[in-house]
Amino acid sequence: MCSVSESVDMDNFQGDLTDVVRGIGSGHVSSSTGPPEGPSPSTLSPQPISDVPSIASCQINPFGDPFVSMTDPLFNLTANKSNNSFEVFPEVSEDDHIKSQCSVFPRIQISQSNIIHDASKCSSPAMAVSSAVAAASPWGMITNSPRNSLMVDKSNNTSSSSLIQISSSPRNLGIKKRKGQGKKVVCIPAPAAMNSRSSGEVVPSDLWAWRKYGQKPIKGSPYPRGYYRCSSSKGCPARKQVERSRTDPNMLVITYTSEHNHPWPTQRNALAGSTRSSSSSFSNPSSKSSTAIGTSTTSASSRVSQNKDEPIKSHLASPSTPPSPYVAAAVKEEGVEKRQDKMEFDNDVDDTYRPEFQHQPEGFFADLDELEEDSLTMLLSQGNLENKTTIPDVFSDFFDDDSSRSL
DNA sequence: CGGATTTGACCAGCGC
DNA sequence: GCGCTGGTCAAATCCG
Repeated sequence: MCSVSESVDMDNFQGDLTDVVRGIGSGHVSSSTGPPEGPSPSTLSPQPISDVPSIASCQINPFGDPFVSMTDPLFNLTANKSNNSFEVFPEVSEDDHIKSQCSVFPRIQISQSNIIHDASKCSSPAMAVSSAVAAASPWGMITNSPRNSLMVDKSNNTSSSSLIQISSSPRNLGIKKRKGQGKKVVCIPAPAAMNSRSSGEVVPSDLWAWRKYGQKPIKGSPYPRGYYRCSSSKGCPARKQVERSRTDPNMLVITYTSEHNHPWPTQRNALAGSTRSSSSSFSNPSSKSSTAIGTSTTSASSRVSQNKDEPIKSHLASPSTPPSPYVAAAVKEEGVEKRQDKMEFDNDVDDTYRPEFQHQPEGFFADLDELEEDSLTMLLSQGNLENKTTIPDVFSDFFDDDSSRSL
């Protein structure tokens, strides 16, 4: 997956981020392809590895766990409807990524039918939780932070290492750090450019609205770096940088900087982008817009009226149930511990910060809808739960609350 | 016409 | 202090 020979035509990749973005955001990406990136602002629970239970209880929210949604997707979890499984793409730090280690992480397929079982066999709590989470959550979710989290001791648990890759060294990623800025680096597989565009970039979509404000060639990298800022809310300091890995063009390195200072965009808001992204990307591949980050580029109008607009109806939409298609896999956070408070999602998460799932009528999210109905529903619905799978108690409440609401 | 993207210019941080 | 490089700004341009 990550192994792309150097023979790859760089020209085709250079400055091709938009394509990926649109591809993903517009749903052109196959269901098994990389998912949009998760929202950035979140961070991971500072709890130690051993403190899995707390993580589970706090962050596991198959449909709307702010933690899942808000956290950078360390794992890309996509639905593979054909075999009723989810594919988890562990993300790696750019550091690792740069070392061409992305290929080290295999695409993990989690079968709904056995994941729980596997989880039970995990030797480490972290693994168990990870598996459990993945199993319990349609979107799956495994989180970690440089300091704590689901660190997997490879020496003791080789099997887990294949599932979770955690970067341990917050080395400089080559991205200049500014004072007081915490950064999270996410490495995700970049779907091949679906829509060619001269300067298109490929940016995985997430539920936030981003607006591109710059692009620069990066020394040492054949690929330019795109700069995006959150357009969901005026004055939001959230930013993100998207660039292809210099070592593996199939991988996107997304660096999040700063946090959103506002609630998740409303569905309408997220959809927006709409003006260009949705319409153009869905129906007119040649069109210029990219709506950068995916489906969610927001038009000014939507930004202004996002709270006024009637949310687009979606069974997935729920302030408390933002089913994120992404699964946190591995986030590398540099510096800053300020986010610890937010990391502890469940504990004191500010509801206002809860992501609100934006329904995507088409493409990727549409698939998610289907996915959810096809298999997730089975997995999550109470009725099915009793017959088809076992969900840890820790998830029970969640399902009771959210599954009924969402499904 | 409004909004997003592109892209050259400018600014700031960092290393020498 | 200077130069390099990255990050941001903003005018021009594009698109629906």
